[in-house]
Amino acid sequence: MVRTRRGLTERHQKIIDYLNERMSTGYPPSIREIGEAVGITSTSVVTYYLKQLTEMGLIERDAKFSRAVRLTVPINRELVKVPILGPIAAGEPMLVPAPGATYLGIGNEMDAVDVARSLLPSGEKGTDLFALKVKGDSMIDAMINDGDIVIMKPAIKANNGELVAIWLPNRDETTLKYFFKEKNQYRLQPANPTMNPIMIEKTEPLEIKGKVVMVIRNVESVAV
Amino acid sequence: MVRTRRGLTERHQKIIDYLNERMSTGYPPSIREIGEAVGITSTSVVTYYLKQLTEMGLIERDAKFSRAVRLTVPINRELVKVPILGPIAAGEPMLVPAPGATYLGIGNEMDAVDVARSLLPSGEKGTDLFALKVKGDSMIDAMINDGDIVIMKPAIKANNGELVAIWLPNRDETTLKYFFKEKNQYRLQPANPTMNPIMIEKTEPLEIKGKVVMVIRNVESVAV
DNA sequence: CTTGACATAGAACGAGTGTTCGTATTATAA
DNA sequence: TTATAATACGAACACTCGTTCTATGTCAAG
Repeated sequence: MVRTRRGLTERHQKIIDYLNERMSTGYPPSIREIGEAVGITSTSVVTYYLKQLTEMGLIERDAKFSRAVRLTVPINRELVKVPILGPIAAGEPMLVPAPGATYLGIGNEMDAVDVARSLLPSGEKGTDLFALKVKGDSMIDAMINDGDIVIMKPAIKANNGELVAIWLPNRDETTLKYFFKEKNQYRLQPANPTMNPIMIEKTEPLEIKGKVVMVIRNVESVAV
Repeated sequence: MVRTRRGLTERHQKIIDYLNERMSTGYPPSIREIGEAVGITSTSVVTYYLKQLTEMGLIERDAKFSRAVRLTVPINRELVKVPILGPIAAGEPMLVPAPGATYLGIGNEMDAVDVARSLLPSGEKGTDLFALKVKGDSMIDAMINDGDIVIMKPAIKANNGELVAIWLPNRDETTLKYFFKEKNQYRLQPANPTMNPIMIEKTEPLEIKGKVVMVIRNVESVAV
């Protein structure tokens, strides 16, 4: 009988999950412990599945050594690598990720910023976040400095009160503002409470590109 | 012969270092591997030292299982836990850590913010950093919002151009400003380039409390 | 109905591995 | 000088552990 299905079976997935779970103990399981956890009574069947997982590139083993099994790319519980797509400045259309792009398993070759998961909103997986680096003083009304890193989620719509990145094609301008829908127009409210909002007629083109999740500022001395 | 010395010997330290080093392989070493790495030829001597490290609380072992040795508090290579001492607001003296305090091995009971090491300046160990949470709109001249988290290093002096936290007792005010020494006075320059500096006579009391290293802003919707 | 691929199982084996025991050396305290 | 504790060592042993081998079951394709 030829099984046409490829990929992970339930048994494979249970083994992967158990290896993940065991990371908190500080040492990997033995072949027998994997078998006990997953419901396989024979060490040769465990070895059979580990061989397949190795061939799929999901785990690595050092032959003959005890407990020498590890996930090829351990799930990083504590950090999310958010790709930095490039700069953001007021006078330029802003960069957004390709639709559907995710950045699981980002390598070191892409510019990225590490964000502790504990800083993200509860439930946020972080796989669709992206970052832009602010260039120039044009975002000071958003309380954002030259050099700050803005972390966003892609979006084309916003709810009232959300801080969003907006491209205004008629003004050739990218801006970060709190967004409000009013009767006949949109109100774009600066984060700086001493500054006045921009009112945009609903007939004027306005493209929401992303929602701001977080801003990170590395503070350096200013030149003297 | 009674050795009065307590604490780690060179052999202990080498074992700790080797356990750290082995973390990148994905599975701990065996007793024999530890012996080979550290220059101990007998498995019973390795066990002798592991017993002492266990008694000192530096490692944990699960008896009888292979490779069941782990550091009690693994060095976290990726994250620094920075304690949040409390709020910072303009009208209040600011909180600073007790002199000499470090926060190695912070537990979960203290409020803290996780910062990726890759975001810190090169060479920064992070053990003396502390964080304060901004309360109110009084820091907007520093481009810092209500709710932002300001991460600092304790300091009582500053170089020109550094962003520092300053307590002005005569004005009953904490402020965050770029600091410059001038001929007869100090210039405290807001981060917002459209705002004017404060000039402080050198006869007026001015206390530098810390240097700002980083600012983190979690962006939430504003109330509607 | 037969065949072959896939999956499952247990037993045996040898190597890996941790513990225990007996012995030796060194150095300090009594 | 002697006694004791700390440190060091190797051998032996028992257990853990991974691999290999053989056997069996299931099921789709031919």
